[in-house]
Amino acid sequence: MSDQAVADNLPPASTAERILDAAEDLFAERGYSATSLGDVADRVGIRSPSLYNHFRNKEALYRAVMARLVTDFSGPIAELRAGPITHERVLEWLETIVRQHHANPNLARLLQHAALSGGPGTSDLIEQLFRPMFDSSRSFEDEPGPVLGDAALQPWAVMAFNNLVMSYITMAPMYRDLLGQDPFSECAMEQQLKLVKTLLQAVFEYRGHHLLS
Amino acid sequence: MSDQAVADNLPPASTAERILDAAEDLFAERGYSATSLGDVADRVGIRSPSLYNHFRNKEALYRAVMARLVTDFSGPIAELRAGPITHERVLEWLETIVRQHHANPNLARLLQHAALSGGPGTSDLIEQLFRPMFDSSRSFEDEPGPVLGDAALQPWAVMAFNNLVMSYITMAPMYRDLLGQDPFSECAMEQQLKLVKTLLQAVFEYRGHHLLS
DNA sequence: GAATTGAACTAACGGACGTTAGTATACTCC
DNA sequence: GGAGTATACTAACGTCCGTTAGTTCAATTC
Repeated sequence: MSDQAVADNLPPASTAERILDAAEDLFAERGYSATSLGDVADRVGIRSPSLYNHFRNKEALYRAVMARLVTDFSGPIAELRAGPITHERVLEWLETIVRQHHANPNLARLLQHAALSGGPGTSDLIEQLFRPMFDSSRSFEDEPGPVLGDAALQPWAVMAFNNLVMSYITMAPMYRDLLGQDPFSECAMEQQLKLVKTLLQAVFEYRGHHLLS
Repeated sequence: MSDQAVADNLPPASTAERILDAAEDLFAERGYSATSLGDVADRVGIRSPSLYNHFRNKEALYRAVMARLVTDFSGPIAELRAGPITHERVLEWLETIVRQHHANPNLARLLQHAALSGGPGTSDLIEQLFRPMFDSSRSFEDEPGPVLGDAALQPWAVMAFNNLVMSYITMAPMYRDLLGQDPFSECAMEQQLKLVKTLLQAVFEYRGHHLLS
């Protein structure tokens, strides 16, 4: 039983779960092809051939890691889509995903690796996570015109706010070096949350689109 | 002489330059450790040991790629810092870097790999590219108070707009799948440019910071 | 024209990789 | 208590990797 499990009074994690945990961290840090099964096994405390008692091969392990992350992260957008799209509920959604990515940075990292380098199941991953944000062309119920004064810009804006949240995670070393504080500390996260919410608020209130061509 | 050079009436690229070109593309796509010298050599059309006639080893090649990218991309921020910081000049800087990253997506990709996985010289790369945005605490000369109503938020906002520009590049496959168009086409780039400029404009005009805690 | 240099090549090394085969051990079920 | 299953192990394979050594050939220099 792991120390973590003892401290938290959790049931001991199965070997398969411990493999998934280790593999998630390593795939997220290094990407698919740069992660070796030997390193995964080392982290779990077993030999690499023993991994094959739990997963068919490296690709199956990777897909299992992705599947678990997708289920973990599919809640907030489903919840938003279950009700009316209002400024307030979108702000709540934004806050939720900021906190969620902060609590587990691995999805953002793994997805960024996949977007850069590909790997098994990359397009499925993208579809499952982000299609729900686009496939129905719903717009704000409490807003008269299109956001930012241009309806065509709305999908771009959705992507942009997602990228804003995720790139804070994937660029965390930059924040550490340049801002001189731990980007995963509680107060740094509150700063980031304040920033993205303020930005979204600024977009909601923006009516000066005539100033740009 | 390459076909490209003939068509453009350029002098033939030296072998070292062709190696740098190939290595830049591959390091940007796959990251440092997932890129093999064999693949670089294949792309250039030589055998991998021949690379050692031009670069001491893999790490030296990688550092040379980074150095060339840094010099290519250090112009705009230096130009901005050479004059007064005004809304208009920051908007121009934003437009410049959007176009620059669009013209060569490799810096954003390589930097994202470095931020995720590390690699030789990562902290130097970050320092050289981004320190100029922070080391002098200059603020807007045409703005009375702090942007977004909170001076502490300004470095976060600078990082955020950078990430916005770069994550459009590093997340390009997502844009292709979800928005159904080539993210590097001219018109997609104009859309992205319009979005980030509008966002910055919205920030400049935002005065409703009292609405958030 | 001989000597030097630069840049390509082949061959080979030691190590790490994903994967398979075969084996040993401990728990579960009748 | 014996059979069966689950899960760990060691040993080994073929492949790819970065790198070194040594060779060849063409261009440059004296």
